Amino acid sequence: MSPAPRVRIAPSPTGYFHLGTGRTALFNWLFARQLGGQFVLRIEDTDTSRNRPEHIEGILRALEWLGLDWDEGPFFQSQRGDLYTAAIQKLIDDGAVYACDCRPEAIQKRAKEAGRSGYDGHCRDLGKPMTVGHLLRFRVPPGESGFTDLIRKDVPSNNKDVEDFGVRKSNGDPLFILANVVDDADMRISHVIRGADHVSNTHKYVLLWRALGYGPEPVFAHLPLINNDQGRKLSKRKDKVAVEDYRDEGYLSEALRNYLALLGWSPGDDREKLTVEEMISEFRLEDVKSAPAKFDEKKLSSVNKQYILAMTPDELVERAQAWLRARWAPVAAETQERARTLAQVFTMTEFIYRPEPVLDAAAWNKESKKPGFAPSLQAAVAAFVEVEWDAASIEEALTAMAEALDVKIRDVQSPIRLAVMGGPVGLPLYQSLELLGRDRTLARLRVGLERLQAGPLSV
RNA sequence: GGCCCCAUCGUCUAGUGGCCUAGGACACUACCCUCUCAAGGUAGAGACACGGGUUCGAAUCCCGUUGGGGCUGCCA
Repeated sequence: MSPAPRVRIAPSPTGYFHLGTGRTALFNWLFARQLGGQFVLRIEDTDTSRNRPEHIEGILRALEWLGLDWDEGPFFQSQRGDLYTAAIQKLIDDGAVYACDCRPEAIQKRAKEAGRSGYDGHCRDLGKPMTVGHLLRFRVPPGESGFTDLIRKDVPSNNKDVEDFGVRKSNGDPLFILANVVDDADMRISHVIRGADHVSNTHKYVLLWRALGYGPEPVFAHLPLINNDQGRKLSKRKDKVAVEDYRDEGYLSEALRNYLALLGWSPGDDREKLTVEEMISEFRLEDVKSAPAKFDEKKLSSVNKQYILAMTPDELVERAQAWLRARWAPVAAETQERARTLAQVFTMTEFIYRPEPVLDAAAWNKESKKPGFAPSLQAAVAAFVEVEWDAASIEEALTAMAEALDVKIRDVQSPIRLAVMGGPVGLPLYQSLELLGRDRTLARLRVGLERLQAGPLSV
């Protein structure tokens, strides 16, 4: 009997927890739980320029919400620099890497002219100094870099199709692939279960693994991608990809988890509503399909409905209450100053937890006739795409907007308030927008602009 | 362009050579139930991308074509 597996989920703190990451985490977790293995959480935050500490909290909460508890970690790559430095030093000592200072444009140009992809090894034998200031590239040896994949059978590869990839940035920081391999070795990861978008990285991974002398490689499993209804990969801009968005809209974590499990996997019969226990005992990596799946929110909502239906009324009250509490607790103090009754507490905060704001038709008709209305909304859309998303920055942006449009700040505020919050009065705008989030705010502003075309509303 | 991958109803899937006149679920249509809406019930429409093989027999195996996707960053 093989030893208990060690698997990991290695998200990077980019600001939200991707649905695909959620599914990857789930499959890793199911695999570990079934076989009594360990599920390790590692935060891949080597990119110091993008690193945002506050985003880490989001990762932990999303994982907890989905009920995926980890056994070790969170580990942070940003705190493990010595390991990477040592590994890079070994590569340098072994002559496995070389320095490169080609410009990206030049690399692309040469690749295009040569009719191939990636880097062409231009600096391979130029003996440039391997000091900080130069990118360090791995000298891909001749041979094969195939690997075992539990889902897409064995993946072959000829090294001539693998470019000399970078392992250390010119600023001295390790690159993803290096840190990834070093950590998997250090954490004794036995199975690398990740998205299919990583297959080409995996060839580089095994090459690096061997060069570092780590012994037997892990087994790989590349999960099919989750695509949007266009069949393209889910995009942050166009699609709702964050796990927390679904949570905030009132999907139950067990329903989302159940639905995600069924994307690429099935228990082999007609059952669709599965308990975690059933998933744990029946899940098989080998049964995961290798074809990508489209994410269908209609189906998700149907699964969600099934879970709601299965509750007792008391349970439903509990769950709905907890959900609501989490939604409006952040504005509780602001609400307190304004609400005269408990009922008002809810009407004042509706804009947060409803999918659409409840529009005050009379106020809308009155305000939207003003000439500054549409320009304000348009300017807000333009400004909000760029701005840092916190109350102070939003205030700053609106002040600048008002100046640019040469109007008072309240004249740009009220169209925005109406479009986003639904009415002319209510909680302070900047905090409300911050809380609502950039995406939902922008969506509502755009809806508002469309609604203008339709003319006055019936009161 | 280069490298790689994928291919069953609109969508998620069952199916691993005969049990398939291809099953389920979502969505859709009709009817029943019903104060509305849900929920539930019944019925319906709806797929093996195409072309060649292999085989007594192919959704299942092989080849090609077509279509789709991923990767192609000093991001991860």
